[in-house]
Amino acid sequence: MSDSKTERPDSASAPRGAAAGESRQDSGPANFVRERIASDLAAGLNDGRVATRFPPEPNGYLHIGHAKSICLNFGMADEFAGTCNLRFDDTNPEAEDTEYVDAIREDVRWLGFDWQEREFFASDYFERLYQFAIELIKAGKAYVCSLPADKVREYRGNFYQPGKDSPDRGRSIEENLELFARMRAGEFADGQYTLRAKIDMQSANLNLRDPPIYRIKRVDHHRTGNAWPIYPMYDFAHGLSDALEGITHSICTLEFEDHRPLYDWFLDNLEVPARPQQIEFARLNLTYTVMSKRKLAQLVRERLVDGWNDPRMPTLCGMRRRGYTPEAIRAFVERIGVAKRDGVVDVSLLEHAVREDLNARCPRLMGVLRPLKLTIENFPAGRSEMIEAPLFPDEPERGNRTLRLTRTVYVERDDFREEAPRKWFRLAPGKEVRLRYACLVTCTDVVRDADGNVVELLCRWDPESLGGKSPDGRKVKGTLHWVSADHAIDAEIRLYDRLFNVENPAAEGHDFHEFINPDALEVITDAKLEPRLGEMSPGEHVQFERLGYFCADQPHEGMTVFNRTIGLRDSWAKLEKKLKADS
RNA sequence: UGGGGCGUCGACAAGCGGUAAGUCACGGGUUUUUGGUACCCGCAUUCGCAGGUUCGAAUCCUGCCGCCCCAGCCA
Repeated sequence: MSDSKTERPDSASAPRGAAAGESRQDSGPANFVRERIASDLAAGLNDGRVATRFPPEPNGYLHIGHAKSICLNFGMADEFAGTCNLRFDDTNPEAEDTEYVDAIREDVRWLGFDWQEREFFASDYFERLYQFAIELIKAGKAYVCSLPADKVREYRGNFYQPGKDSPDRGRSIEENLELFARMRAGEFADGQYTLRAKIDMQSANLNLRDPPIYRIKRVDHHRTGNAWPIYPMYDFAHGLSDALEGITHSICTLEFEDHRPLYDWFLDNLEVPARPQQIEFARLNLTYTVMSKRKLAQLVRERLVDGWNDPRMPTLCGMRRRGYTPEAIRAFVERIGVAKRDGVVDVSLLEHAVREDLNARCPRLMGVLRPLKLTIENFPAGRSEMIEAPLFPDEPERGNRTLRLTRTVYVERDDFREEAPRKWFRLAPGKEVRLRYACLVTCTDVVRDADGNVVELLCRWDPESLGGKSPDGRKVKGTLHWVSADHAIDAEIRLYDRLFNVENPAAEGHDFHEFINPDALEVITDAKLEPRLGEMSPGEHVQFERLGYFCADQPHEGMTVFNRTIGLRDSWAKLEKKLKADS
């Protein structure tokens, strides 16, 4: 436990921000949660302690939306020298499973956060929560209700109609105690009884109309097995778990805003060891994807993707396989900020964050996705020129690898056009281009197959240009990536794109299925890569020059596999589009 | 016909009565053996609308309008 009563975030980070006086760059943009915590601290609340928690329900995998919550909760704890617990909110055994518990742990750790020994489960508190319920009954503030689900709904009323009291509302404390004990003992069938908080059936807030707090569910729990035939509801369990853990700031999403009076009611009416407060912020929405667990689970179940970790998924494990880095995700989350207005963040912000991170860390190598043979006619057949090329062109001191220039190489099919459009400075009949680090070649002829398709380019090189230099200073604007036909390795490349082709696939009045992008995955099985790429291990990041950032995956049928994380910005594509539009 | 929130550039988002930060996107340019990167420039006379208070309002008041959430024995 760190004792940091007087430690302010500013002073804590001051030594790092040497530049401008009071700047607090490293804590991210200002936000109301940080402000609240700071003012609570200033007011001397909670003995200067800050304790948060990240409370996932283990019924699905974590996604980028959770990352926002994780970064916020762990971030606030870090910043204020506090703690952040990992708590599994496992009060509904029907949907939950240890598979998810394990995956969640892995993802949080991967994102870069450490909850140390503070891993908890709401199910750890079942006995204590049960005692809290008894305390409520004894105070005349909870009762066992025999109304079936549909009747409860009916008695609850609606937005415009007040509710009606349950016929069991006046049940004696003794009888409530006995019935509740029998519920716990497993004497009743599912749904036969519920324990309800006795609050106010007239309340304008439906959550306060005697909400059920315990239901009978004779279902095995992934951790407590068959020890409990009754399980507490979220509203009851969550705030009390917070109190038991000494949480000071219970940060959750906007839809719980009108649960807050209920959250407070339990804390006010029970003898609790701490008094946490709930603070709500807007959950993350991203364009061109869906974020609800239900829809993600549906994509998996219906085999529209290859599982929770399919690189097209916005899940953390999917993004990891896609090649996203924790640093990129954290930078992204920092930039989008934290506020209460719900909106949709443009994916381009996320894409920018990955490019930025990958640009700084990736070695540059060459791979050809759609190979087109290029033969240098005036290059001797048996000759193999060794070329030292930098792995990090902007930082040559970080090392080289050797390239082999041979008479026949592969270039990208997209880099050749029989008819060069305006401003095209790649290959075309008669055009001279540079093969990166190798030499200048001029296309002299093309070879076609029986159907007239170009299957090979015939070129002549300028021997003086070895290394790619322009011997006489002549301008050669185009530089292409290439690999030696004699030395290249074969590889499978998976090209990923947005899972949906509209900004908001979850739009009302539509089924998201109609927006699934059929081209979100393209598999190329005949890519040619420079040999060094065959030595990378799964998870390694690399830039294929001029193409994008790729991440090595598990070999497939003995072949090297790379997943494309994100393409490079393509200003030619933009230019061409404009050119076409203009004409 | 109820309750709870929220409305600042195309998208996020600062702003907390003293005269609209930043990021992404977009447009233009410089450098470049990645049409990448980096760098430079431009991009809200206006803060949902209408009144009011004030020397002064995105910030305070009033009234409208719009959007989101709530009627699980889910979380």
